[in-house]
Formats: sequence, C-alpha cells, structure tokens
Amino acid sequence: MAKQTERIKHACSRCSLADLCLPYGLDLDEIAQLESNVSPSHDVAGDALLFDQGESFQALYAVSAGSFKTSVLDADGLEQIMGFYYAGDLLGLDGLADKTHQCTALAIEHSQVCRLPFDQIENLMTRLPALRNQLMRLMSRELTDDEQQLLTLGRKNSEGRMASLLIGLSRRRATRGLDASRVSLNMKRADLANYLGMRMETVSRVLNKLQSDGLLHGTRREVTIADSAALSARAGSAAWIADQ
Amino acid sequence: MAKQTERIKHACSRCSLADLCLPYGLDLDEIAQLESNVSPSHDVAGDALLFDQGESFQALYAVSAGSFKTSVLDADGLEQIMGFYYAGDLLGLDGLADKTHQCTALAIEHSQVCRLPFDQIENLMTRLPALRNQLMRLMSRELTDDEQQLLTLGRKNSEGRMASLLIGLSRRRATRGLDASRVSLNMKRADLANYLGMRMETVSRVLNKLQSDGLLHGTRREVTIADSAALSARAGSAAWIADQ
DNA sequence: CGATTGTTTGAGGAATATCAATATGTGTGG
DNA sequence: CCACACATATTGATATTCCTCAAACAATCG
Repeated sequence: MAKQTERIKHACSRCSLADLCLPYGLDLDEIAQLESNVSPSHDVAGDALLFDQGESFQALYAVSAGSFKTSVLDADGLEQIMGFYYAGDLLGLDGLADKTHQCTALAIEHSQVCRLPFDQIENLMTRLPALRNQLMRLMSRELTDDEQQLLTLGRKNSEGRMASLLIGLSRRRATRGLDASRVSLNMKRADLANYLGMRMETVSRVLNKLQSDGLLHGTRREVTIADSAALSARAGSAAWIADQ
Repeated sequence: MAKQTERIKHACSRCSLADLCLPYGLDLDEIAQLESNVSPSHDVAGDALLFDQGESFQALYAVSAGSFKTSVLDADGLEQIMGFYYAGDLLGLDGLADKTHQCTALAIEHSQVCRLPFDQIENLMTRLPALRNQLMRLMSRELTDDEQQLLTLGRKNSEGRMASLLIGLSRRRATRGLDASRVSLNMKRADLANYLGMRMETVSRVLNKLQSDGLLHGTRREVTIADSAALSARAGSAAWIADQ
C-alpha cells in the first residue's frame, strides 16, 4: 500500500493533479488522503469517450498520456469543440457543480488517465478547504481560458486565431517542462477548424502561409515554431480594433 | 434590526441572491446569517466602475437596478465585452478563486447593487456547504454561458448572433418574471458589436433587417420581439455546419 | 494494394469589414 | 426652451476576407 502511494505521488508530480494537491497548504497526511483516492493510470482507446455530455458526473480525470478533445452540442444540434487536452491537464471539472457533465470528452489517440472518483471529492472538499479553493481556482482558470478564446474568435482573423492557438499550446508545453518550440497537432483538421471557428480549407491555407513565411515548419501532425516572436506578433495583431 | 433583515429578504427574493441563499437546504437561521451580511442597495453612477480587472476581490454584487457590462483587456490591449448584466444578476464571481477580479465591470446607466463582502463569504462557505455548492453552480453557469457564446461566435453569421443575443436576454427577463417580449438594448452599439464580434455598422443593418422582416420592432434603446419563434429559428440556423 | 478517410489546392462568390457621408440624439449654456 | 456642439447611430459604396464547391492528392487501414 505504501508502495502504491509512493508510485502515485511520483506520477502526479508531473501533472496538474500536483498543482491540485500539493501547493496549497495540505500537510503530508492530507496529501496521502487525497492520493489514496486517486486510481492510477488506466487506458482509454483512441476515439473512445471518456465521458459524454449529459452523463452523470463520476470522477475527475487527469490526462497522464495522449490527448483528448472536448465538445458541446447545443439545442440546435451545432457542435463546438471547446478545447484540447494533453498530458498533465485535468478533465471533468465542468461536471462538478451540477453532478452532470456539460461537455463530451473524447480521446484523440490511445491515451491514459488517472481517476479521482466523485464520492471522495465531496467528502474531501468539506474536510480540506485548501482543496476546495484549488478546485475553484481550476474552474476559474477554465473560465479565463474560455474568455481568452472568446476574444480570439471575436476579434482576430484566421491567421491570428491559428497563431494564438499555437502560442497557447506552446505555452502549456513549456509549463510542463516540454520543448515549447514543438507543438502537436494530432487532431483532425476539421476539429481544429471547428475550434477556431473557420473551415478546414482555411486552416490548411493559413498553416501553409505561416510555413512559407518561415514562422513554422513541420509535418501534418506536429509543427515546430521557428520564430515564436513573429508568431506572437501575428497572434496579437487583431483583425480589427474595437470601436471607441 | 429585524426590520432590516425583513426588508433585505424581500429585496433578495426577486434577484439571483434568492437563487443563491434560499433553495438549497439552508434553514431559516442560515438564511438570516447570510442576509445579515448583505449590505442593502447602494448607488452606482452611470459609467462608473464597480470593479476593475486586476483589482483585489472585495465583494460579490447583485444588481438590484440598472445594468452593467463586463469586459476583459488582453495582453495585446484588445478589449472584449464579456457580458451584460441586469437586475437580478450576480457580478464578481470571476474574482472568487484568485481573490483578484479577472474582468472590469462598468455601469451602463445609473444603477444599484447589493453587496456581500468577501471576508464573510470564505467564512460562510466553510460553515454552509450548501452555499459553497450554490456558488460553484453559479460559476459553472458562467462557464456554460461562455461556452454558448463561443458556439455563437464560432458558428453563426451576424444575423444568428444578434438573434441569439436577443433570445438570451429575453429568456433572462422571463426567469425574473418580466415581460419577455421586451428587451432593453441600453448599451452603446459599439459595445453590442464588440460583444457579438462584429462591427457596429453590421449591428445596425442586422437590426434593421430583423425589423423590416417583422420579427422585431422598437426604438433604439429597447426592442420588442414580435415573432419569437421566427427569431429563435434564425438564431438556430448556423452560418455553416461543422465538417464531418 | 485497393478502399476509405483525411488533407490540400484552385476558382468563384457571399458575407461582412472599411471608409465616407449623413442623420439622429443628448447635453449645455444662453 | 432653443441652439449649438458633440457624441452616437445609420446609410451607402467599395474592398477584402473567408466560405463554397469541386477536384486532386496523401495517408491509413483492412
């Protein structure tokens, strides 16, 4: 048992569950309480659902390997990709408040997740205010991300949107200690296009342009950022400036 | 003192603080605890800041009269209007997690707000799990609203966006027991345009079209929805269907 | 290796931004 | 209460971006 806890602690130290358990005033005993509730990595096949919109909330998931996309289906049947998640990201917070998942999470490729079951969470949240605060902070960060994306969709042209996404993914890799110049574009072009609010033909053309302008190079599935300053500049230059 | 509590209880019963205090298993004593911490309505002048992005979080505010807009400024200096808030709406949740406001709230007109100071909230949240859950639920609803708006900006044309906004505002009025066919468009056209990710000239033209098509009529500052079914239909018809 | 699925390229057109001019509304001092 | 000035909103003509449709191309899987 002690051995298992040790193993989990090690696994968690590299992902956002670390962010979730460790820094905010939890003592060793509390950390152990939390970690003993996390079931270690298990597999999710490519194209398999992790959870589905409307389904009852069962657990929080931390991606330990692979990648996921989340999407929502609205009343009119329109689908919007909400985000892409890589190793170290936390999935399922959307279901915490209403005990029902508000979006669908699907594995882009063969992946692995750790699992923190719901029934433990409620309990832990009451016992550990620090954990409660950290969960709120993570929810709040999702809100900030959404707002950033609203700004991107509302104010930027196709090039700016693509550049913003690449910069964002690059930053997230940097915070995980990975090579920030290399970004995985594992998802289908259609999903990328959906996420960015444009058509896949446009995605293709924009990536081409960035490439021939020398800001990027790489393959279909992974690009390398050659000039990150120039890329940031294009992400920052809006399609238009708001009136007034 | 009893008289004041009574007055506040009455005032709250019409706004989302009611939603916040009353329904989720709080007993009378707990409600009284919460209400005695809410300072009653005070004035906010038109064009005055309620709180500013980056400022430390001091309190939650419930709009009791008037209207507000919230906006974020990103690193590149681009501004995005995040939402419009009317009587009964709750403002400031964005600051709860990090104790820092993530957006700016500005009064569109002379308004009034009730105030729930921060130092009480932390305390109350630990004592009353039901309150904690309700606050999480409200945060989660903001997330859902943002996601809905992402879908609107990503998938709909200008007519669909405008129709979606009008339907949304109308629904919110309905939940407050107000006339759902009448919608206030108190904000500047430029703010409306910013929120919808288009230019104010386009806002103007789209409103004109909806009006001449007989779905709407009204003045510059307030419109009446003449055919809400047809308006919903236009809100639902996307600019395009996602690939795949 | 053929079938299927996913991606890129090209030509044309529709939606919407831009620019410029006009109109309407709002507040202030006479 | 009017008239002027300034802010806000509408209208019109043109330009541009990006979507649409169609076809070729590349990758993936049995």
